[in-house]
Formats: sequence, C-alpha cells, structure tokens
Amino acid sequence: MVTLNDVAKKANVSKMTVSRVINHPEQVTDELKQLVYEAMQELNYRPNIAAKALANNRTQIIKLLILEEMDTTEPYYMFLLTGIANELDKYAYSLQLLTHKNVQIGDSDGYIVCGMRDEHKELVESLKKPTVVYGQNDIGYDFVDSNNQKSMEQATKFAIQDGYDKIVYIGIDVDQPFAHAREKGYAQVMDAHGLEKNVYRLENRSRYSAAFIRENLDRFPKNTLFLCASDRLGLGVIREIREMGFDIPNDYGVIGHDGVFLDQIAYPHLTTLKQSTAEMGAACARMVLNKVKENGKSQGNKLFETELKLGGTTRNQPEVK
Amino acid sequence: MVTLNDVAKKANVSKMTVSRVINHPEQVTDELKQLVYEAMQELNYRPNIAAKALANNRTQIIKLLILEEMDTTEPYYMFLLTGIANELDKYAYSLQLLTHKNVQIGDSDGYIVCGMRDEHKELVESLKKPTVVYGQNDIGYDFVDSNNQKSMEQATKFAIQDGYDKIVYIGIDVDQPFAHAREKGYAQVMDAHGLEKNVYRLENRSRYSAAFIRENLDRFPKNTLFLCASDRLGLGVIREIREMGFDIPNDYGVIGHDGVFLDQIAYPHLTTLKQSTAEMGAACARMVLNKVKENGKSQGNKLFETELKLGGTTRNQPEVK
DNA sequence: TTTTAAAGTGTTATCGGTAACAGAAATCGA
DNA sequence: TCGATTTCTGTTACCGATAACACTTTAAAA
Repeated sequence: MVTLNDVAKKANVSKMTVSRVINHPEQVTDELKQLVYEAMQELNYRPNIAAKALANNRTQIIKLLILEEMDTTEPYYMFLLTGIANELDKYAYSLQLLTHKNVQIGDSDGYIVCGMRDEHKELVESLKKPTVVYGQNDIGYDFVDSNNQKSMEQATKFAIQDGYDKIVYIGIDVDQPFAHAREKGYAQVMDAHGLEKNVYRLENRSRYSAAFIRENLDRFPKNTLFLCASDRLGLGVIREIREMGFDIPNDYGVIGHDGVFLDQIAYPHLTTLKQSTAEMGAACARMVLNKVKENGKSQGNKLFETELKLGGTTRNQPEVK
Repeated sequence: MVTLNDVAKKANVSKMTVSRVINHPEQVTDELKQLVYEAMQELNYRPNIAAKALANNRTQIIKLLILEEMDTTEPYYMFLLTGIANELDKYAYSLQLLTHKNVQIGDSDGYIVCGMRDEHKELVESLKKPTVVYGQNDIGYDFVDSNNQKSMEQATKFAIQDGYDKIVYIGIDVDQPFAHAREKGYAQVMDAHGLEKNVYRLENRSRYSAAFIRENLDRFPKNTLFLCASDRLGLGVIREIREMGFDIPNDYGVIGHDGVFLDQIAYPHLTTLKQSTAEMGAACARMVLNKVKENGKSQGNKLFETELKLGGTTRNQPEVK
C-alpha cells in the first residue's frame, strides 16, 4: 500500500509537506506542489481513511436515520440514499444506515434524519453531532426538501391551464409541514383565480383514495381534475375512475406528486411533480459535511424545485398564448 | 472519549490486557476478564473504529455495487440494504454504496455485488477483495438468493390445488440463472402433473404484460391462472384482465413473484411469493465478513425459501384433504 | 544595512488500537 | 528440588495520517 511516506520520498520532501499539499495546498510553493502531485500520480496514492480519521479525531462516518416504516413508504429512499452515498464518497465518508428498529446511535461525525415526526423530537435532540433533516420542519433543524408549496402552485396552475373546470385537492392527512405546504400551494392559486377550493385529506394509501372516489365521484362533474398530494393517492384515484368506466384524461384528470417509480407503474402514466431525490440526497450530504467542518454551525435550509412530468392522466394541451 | 487506556487504568491492568479481553478472551484469566468487563461497563467504553482499522490494516468498510438501473428495478433494494447495513453494524462495519454510474472502486475490505450480468464479469473479476454476489450465478461466485426453482414449484402446485385448469407462465425474457430457475420450477411441477406447459417471455415491465393480455387473452379459456415471474408483470396482467371486463380471481387467477411493495400496490392485492429480502441482505453481509476473516475462503451459496403470500388474485381455497 | 515579520518546510508527538516480543509466575517432569 | 515448559501479563514499536512547534529562508520595514 502506498503511504504518505512513499510519496514524500519519491518527491524528496517530508511527509508533512505531502499532507499539506492535500489539506492546505496554499501553504506550499507551486514548485513543491507540482513535485508532490506528480509523485502521487505515479504511485497512485490513495489516502488511508482510517489513519486520517484517527488523526483528526473523526470517524469519517455519517449516519442516516430512517424513522418511518419503509413498507409503506414510496421507494424514493433508494434514490435519496444513492445521492447521499455518492456525495459522501467524494470526501471519503461512509454511510451507516439506521432504521427505527435499530437505533444504535454509535459513533459518527454527523447525522441525516429522514421521516422525522414530532414523536422523534427527543431522539433527534439527543444526537450530539451535526444533524441535517431531510424534510421540511418548523422546529429549527437545518433541512433539505422540495419546495412543496411552489410545487403545488405549479400543478394547480397547470391544471387550470389544461382546461379542467374544477380542481379537487386530495391531501395526506398528517399534521406535517410538507402536507400543509402542498395544500397551501393549491389554496393560493385557487384563490388567485377566484376558484372554489375543495380539499379532502386521506391516509396515504391507494386503497383509501380509491374508496374515496368510489363513494364520491358522483359529486364531481366531468372535467374535474384531482390534484393528489402523492402518487400513491393518485394511483388509487386513477384505478377507481377507470373502474367506474370513465375516461382519463378526458372525463377526469389526475396529477400526483413525487415522481418516483409509482408514476411509471400507473396506467396511464401519471402526470406528477417529480422531485430531484438524488440531488436532495447529495445536498443533505454536503450540508452535513459542511456542518461538520464548521463545528455544527447552522447551514440554513435548501429547497428544491420540482419538475412537472407529463403523463397520460392530463390532457397536456399546448399553452395558450 | 473513553479509550482502551482509560479502561486499563480503571481495571489496573495494561491496555494490552484490555485489548485481549476484547479480541482473544481465552488468553486472559477469568479474574482479570471480570475486572475489565466491569471497567468497560462503568466507563461505557466504545472502541474507536478508526484506530482498530488502522492497526489491523483494515478499512472496516464493505462496498455494495449495484450494477443495474434502479429506475426500472423493483424497490426491494431498500430492504436488502437495510438488511446488509444492520448486520454490518454489529461488527462495526460501514457500508459504501456504488452504482453503475459511480464505480470508484476505492478501498474496502470486501464487496457485495447486485444485479450482476455477464457484461460485468470483468469488473467483478477485477475486485481484489472478498466478494459475495446477491443473485444466483453459475460462474462460481459465492452467492445468496431465493430458491427460485422451489419457489415456482410451490406456486405452481398452489395454482393447481386452487382449482385453475390451465396455468400459463409469463417469464422474464433475460438469459439469467434466476429466470431459468423460476421457469424450471414451473415446468417441473407441470410435467409431474401431466399438464400442458405454456411459457411466454416478456421484458419485465407491466405495460408489456398488459399488452400481452390485450392481444392474447382470447386464446386462454376462463379459469386460467397466469403465473408471473415478477410482481411487475403480474401488475400488468391484472390491470388488463380487469380492463377487459373479467373478474379476478374467478375468471382468471394471477400469481406474482417477489412480494416487495408492488404486490401491495396492486388491486386486488397480488398473490405472490415473498422473498426474505432483508434476511438475504444480512446473509450477504455475514458471508462477506466471514470471507474477510478467512482470507477470502469460499463460503459457498445460500438459498432462501420464499413464502406464499395470499392476495386477492387467487381463490385461496382451503386445501383438499 | 539591520531588524523584524512572514512564508515555507521539517521534526516530534500523538490519535487509539494491535502484533510481536519479553519477562514473570505457575505448572510440570525427573 | 531445580530447570524446562507453559501460561499469563506487560513493554515496545508500529499502523498512516495530522497538529503544534521549531527552524530556515525570504521579503518587508525601518
């Protein structure tokens, strides 16, 4: 294995100089830097992470806490995870996965927390290391999330422009900031257009949204669009509308939210608001690493825009000029 | 932070003794062991992984290579991953995730490889550390997988017993051992019962199986069961049969395979063969760690049984005595 | 030109463990 | 009983990096 020492010898400098070239290059003359770079290249030097960690009193580990049940969760975690993992990789950091079933808070340099609810506040508070939350929250943790409100504003505007007379919002019945933000986005645009709001809130499962449609569709005239707070809800809505013999997108329109996997499972493919899940994962990683570097200094929040991904559940009419 | 030294002082022994209590307890008298255990307990000693790794010339890292596209893959990876991660955790190992887009083979003590196809043979061969493959293969790598053949045997037997006259197999059209094994399971039981085999192979996407049904359902009499090599294929079959106005499970039956997430998305819930994904992940982890410990010695293969999970796409008649 | 500060490089000690060897105590055989 | 093993514990060196300090050399200030 090639060590700092080997590089140092090859470049005729001390290993401290090599270490500086890596960590504080501004302290070394260009001439030596050049020599060292060449030596590193030739020897294909790879730093020993364990040694680095030990010397720095770090672990080079970030723990990811997933606090919600994954059975019932859309599969976007996988994308989040690869986003995080790829980013951490760049800085020689490893990821450790903890689920709510296995919260062995061992050693790490920082935490990323997902699926946080009020009941987890105490747990998260007990974390002694820099922490970033994936998911909007209003209790002061640094977070990364989609811009949920803007996302639904965009969807609502699109629905109006796409020619639907009535737009019904099917939200997720949880008292969480993300759910409120999405609903607010809908409300705002409806108000701005002087349209009547219709809000229903269901548990986030397709069978509930299907049941809702079965029992209530007669209350909604044709040319209504159902704006769903998740693709999962959207899935149930589509299924039942078709089951009842109506046409999508002509009789009824449906828009979902998330754009991870489920929208493609739907038939027809669901028009949805696609989140940049992997990028958000990367952002979480960067944020927590910065926080580690800056001794836990708050990094604020970061919101990502969603992308309207057209499927076959809306008409997708050309925009009126 | 509590170190070996702190424990040693508290117990009035040298730190080497403490190290031995942890790694080679048989070399230490019971008396001292007791003292050391108590000291560790009182101080809540946690070993420093980086130091351990450095001293042992290890990284305490296992890399997970996911070689297939995740967009098109069932979301079971998340379960596999938590299985692996939880197991590694027990041995103070971290996980690093590599995707086919990001194959920076850095340092690690071993590898777990998923989604391996023939084209990856060279890559996998180039890995210099103990490797375990998730997924049956016939080119000699240690692997963990479901018992695919037995799984389909079980499904076929169930289908017969459940009263369906004709059983059609819809396989995945890839030249992979798992696909062949599943098909073989079907074939074996059909032959044993003297029934006519019907095998079709499609790309693993619901829209293809739906299209297949649309174009061919008239060739299959009522009381046929479609045995699908994946839940994804099953999903398309259900959708289209219902679309065409037939009843499931009375007119037609459907059985899927995998039992991860998609079966629950289906309506009605899909009868499927549920894999023990998390357990298989844990098995991969254990296997690779053993292999590391034993300097790469082959660990053989490990097959997991699947569980028949009844949904609403079969009649689920009580077994005839 | 001399003094002083700044910049660049090397030396030493250290992070928290472990292997290899050394030494002390206990057990054994003749 | 005494040396020879065997068993147990401690000492030392080292894994590969970095921070803190020491030492030159160079540039800036007086």
